[in-house]
Amino acid sequence: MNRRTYHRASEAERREDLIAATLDCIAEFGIQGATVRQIAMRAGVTGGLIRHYFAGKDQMLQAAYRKVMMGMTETAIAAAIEGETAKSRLRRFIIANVTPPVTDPRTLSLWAAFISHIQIDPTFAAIHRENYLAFLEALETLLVAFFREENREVSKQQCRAQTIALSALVDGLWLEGTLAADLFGDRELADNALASVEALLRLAPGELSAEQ
Amino acid sequence: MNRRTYHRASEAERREDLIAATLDCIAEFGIQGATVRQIAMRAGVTGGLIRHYFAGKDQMLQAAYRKVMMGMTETAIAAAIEGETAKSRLRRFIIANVTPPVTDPRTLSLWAAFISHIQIDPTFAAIHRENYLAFLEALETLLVAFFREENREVSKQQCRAQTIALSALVDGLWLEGTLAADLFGDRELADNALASVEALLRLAPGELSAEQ
DNA sequence: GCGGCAATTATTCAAGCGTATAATAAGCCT
DNA sequence: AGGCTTATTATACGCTTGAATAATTGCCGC
Repeated sequence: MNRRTYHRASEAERREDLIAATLDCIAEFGIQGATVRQIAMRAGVTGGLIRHYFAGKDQMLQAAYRKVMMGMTETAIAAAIEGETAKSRLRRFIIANVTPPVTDPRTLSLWAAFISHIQIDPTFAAIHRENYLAFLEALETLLVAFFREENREVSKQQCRAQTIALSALVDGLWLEGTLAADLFGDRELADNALASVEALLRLAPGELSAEQ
Repeated sequence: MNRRTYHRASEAERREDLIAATLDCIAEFGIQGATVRQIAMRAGVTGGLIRHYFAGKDQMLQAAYRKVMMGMTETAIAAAIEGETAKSRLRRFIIANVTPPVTDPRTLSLWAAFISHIQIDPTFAAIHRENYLAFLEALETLLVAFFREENREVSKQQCRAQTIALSALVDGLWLEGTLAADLFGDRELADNALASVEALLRLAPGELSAEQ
């Protein structure tokens, strides 16, 4: 019998490949089209292998969800820490969230597909909650540092409220900018984001957006 | 042969029932669980009938998407026109978008499920675009009327930019408030929304949120 | 009250689904 | 170099899927 030749990969490598293939299939065919066979084909293996690395299809989907969300948050945080001042870090964080690769139709499709499962499967809800809180905390940390740098006194409640508003604005612009990218010019969205954050924080226009 | 008795309904009535059943199934089981048979059972008919009213399952899904989006936008617009002044109408529109029944887990699940198909099926993209533009236009109309009422001169570009920012904020708060409803107090989200809109429009604190 | 139209049901079909199990070969260890 | 482990393939199973077709029956107009 002619069996196809194959390569024995490490567990980490295979899982990575399978997760990547899962995301490819969801983005391309929707969550209904992300079948075990399609995913396996995309990963260059046969279907049975999936059950060797994951307890079932659902567990693989959950791992894929974690991967997407980690990627998004970490990209924004990575962009932020490049800044030298707290103001610059906040600025970079905002911009990163409304700029590729975060604003990417594929990423948005994946995000939406998983969001739609939050009310169905508690595991997905937990993954979302975890990442939402992490995002909120990252943003609040940047915000507090910025206020301190500016010698501005802000109550804890007000800080939290502003973090939530900023988060909402950023998420909303991310959505709009990704779903209607053709309606916005190159820097239009980032400029709008910075101007809006200035307004939300009651800063003077240009205080945040002006490069150094 | 014992066939089940049935009721011959009008076309409008049947389509409505089938669409409602479709949304029920998507919300409850996810888009993968919204099968022809499940939907038919939920609607109290047999599967074959679906193909009598829709060219196929996809067309029914599209009709269902239209229904969801119409419901969301119209709820907010309906709340707005109850206001007596432009300021009150803007205020009511904002609040409606971050308050039940718009902030509803079921609605969000449905919305997300359809959003995830935008990149796959151009028909879904068209439905989204149409409703997004309608929402934007409704918001911009309210905003322009408010500026006029306040005798405030705002350039066309600035008005558009602020509409987009407001839209982003509202959408983002809608997302947060629905996905993490347990983290927010009863009026916390609406209060935050109003305060944030005040800030975005560079109004004095309380100018919009104060009743009357 | 009954004839006929068409809305609805019932049944069938091929394809594809996720999973389980057994056979196989890749490649490390000695 | 050759045996052993186990990652991987191959195949089969029972169900479910969306769609097509044929049979039926509710009900409107006469």
